[in-house]
Amino acid sequence: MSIKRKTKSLSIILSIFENRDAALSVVDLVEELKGDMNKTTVYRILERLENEGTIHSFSGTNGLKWYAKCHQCSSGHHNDVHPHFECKDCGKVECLEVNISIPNFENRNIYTADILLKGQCTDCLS
Amino acid sequence: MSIKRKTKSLSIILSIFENRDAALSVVDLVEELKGDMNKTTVYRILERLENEGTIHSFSGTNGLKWYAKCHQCSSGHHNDVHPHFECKDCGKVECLEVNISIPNFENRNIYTADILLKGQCTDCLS
DNA sequence: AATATATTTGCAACCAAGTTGCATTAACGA
DNA sequence: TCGTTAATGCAACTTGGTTGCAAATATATT
Repeated sequence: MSIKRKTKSLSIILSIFENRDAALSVVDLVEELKGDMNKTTVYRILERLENEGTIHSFSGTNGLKWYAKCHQCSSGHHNDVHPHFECKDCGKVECLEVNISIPNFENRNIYTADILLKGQCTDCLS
Repeated sequence: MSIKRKTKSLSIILSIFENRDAALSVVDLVEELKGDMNKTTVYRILERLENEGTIHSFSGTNGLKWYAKCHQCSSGHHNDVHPHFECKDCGKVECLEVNISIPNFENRNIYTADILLKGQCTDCLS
């Protein structure tokens, strides 16, 4: 385990997640933080926060990496069975606090389930 | 719609999917077909077959693109609600012919659901 | 407060998946 | 067989993400 230091870059990223509820793509985050820190630093801090259980990552459309605040995740074990939702109109991505039930398979063990739902969000429904 | 010609490259790729039931990553396919055709051609033929409803694509770990034979898909409308399974041990990826039920959300419309399950396959369970 | 030491950061170079433009080749109908 | 047009190869490019290493910075110790 790496020792953690409360650096400036870390607090910037932390505060971004604290003030926002929707998920953030790494690409957007790197863009937003251009000027504040290097993209390598962004990637490394996100990785660290994920290991600590503060945020969790998942794949959006085209395999882009997204991160979102953890609500029920603890360090080491992420409670990953909630789906992620991506709005096809505005591009917003968010966690849905719903449990999707995955059936049991006789001849397989399922360890994780990544579920990406796409459609229209509340704002774009009108 | 593009006119379709039965070319050599096309039949090679078609026969690969006919003879195999598991899904194929584009990367593996490009590697396997090195010598037969260019990677650009592979990408283009896969795209075409997907548009025709012969195969369907989805994202695996790290956002890698995979393709699998369609069983219940028709041109234009893919019946996409079956999950894909990736074995964490041998790397095999396959379609599971099971329907995962997605709940309805009051304030959202869900159009598609991409579900990637990871675990151990039959062969790797022992 | 100054110093030592270990972690973070920036930078530049790199890697891999996937895309594009364009000239060449090959299907196929006439 | 020839002409048209789609399919292909190639090389260059784009983009998301990673790596190695030197420079900077946080923290403990004195």
